[in-house]
Amino acid sequence: MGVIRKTQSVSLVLNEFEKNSKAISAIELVKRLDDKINKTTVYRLLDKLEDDGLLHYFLDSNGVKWFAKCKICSKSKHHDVHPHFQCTDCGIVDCLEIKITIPEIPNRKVVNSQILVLGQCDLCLQ
Amino acid sequence: MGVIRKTQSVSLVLNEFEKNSKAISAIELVKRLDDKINKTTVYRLLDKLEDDGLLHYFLDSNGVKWFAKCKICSKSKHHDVHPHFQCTDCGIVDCLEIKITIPEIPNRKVVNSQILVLGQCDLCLQ
DNA sequence: TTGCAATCGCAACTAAGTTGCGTTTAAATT
DNA sequence: AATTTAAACGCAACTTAGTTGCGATTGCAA
Repeated sequence: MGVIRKTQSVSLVLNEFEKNSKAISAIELVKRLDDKINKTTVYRLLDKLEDDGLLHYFLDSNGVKWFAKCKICSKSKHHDVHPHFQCTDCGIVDCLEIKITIPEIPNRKVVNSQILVLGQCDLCLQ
Repeated sequence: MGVIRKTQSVSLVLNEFEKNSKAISAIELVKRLDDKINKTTVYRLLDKLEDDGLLHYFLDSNGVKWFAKCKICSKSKHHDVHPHFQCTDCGIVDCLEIKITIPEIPNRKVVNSQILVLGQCDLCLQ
């Protein structure tokens, strides 16, 4: 798969992610674009953009799917397997530019890890 | 809330977790007990047992809810905030008895973290 | 400008989990 | 042991995120 045509829907979706660097949940995006794009299309586009390496996704503590812009992903593979942060007060979600190393585990081969850090963001701390 | 009565349903659910030390997804548990307990009851019991500190739960990479026995949880608080492991080959999920430290993050207060490690389990490595 | 595969919208569907409510039951009380 | 009653239960209907099938539309290359 992958995005082939530069349709209006693609622009609308990508535009939402250009506004700022925060992540957006699929649910929220569907709502925001409700009067412009059908929800089926939104979900399909998110899948494609993720496939193309323009977006990456992850789940928050409620199992809700969030998407964010990729910074160093290629078309073939997501390179930026980084932790994500969710503010327990205001709910914003974004990417953490830190590396957390998973130690070796006896008798298992660690391939990947998904880390969600919960706490308070800079705005909510003030 | 909390488990008050020792009903047959409670025994049946807890019995599933006694069989071995692996985690069980809510979906799987509902299926296993389908002919004995109504799914509504299973979900309600899982909530209560979690509330009581007998079980804890977490989400896997698909957002599916898994439950496992607590080892050092009290009624008031889950103490064992540990990482969990899911085998990408056979799908088993269990608790990791290791501690992964989250570094300080500038301008944020880290309260909690949820870590899912993906890879191959001992059986699938052979 | 024409052809057509990619894209889209719509309606219907799937599946995990929840809610409301009337019935059953554990277990304390008499 | 019988009575009582709130906790626990089963059932049906509902909610909601996400998916599927399919016919209509559209980007874009020839």
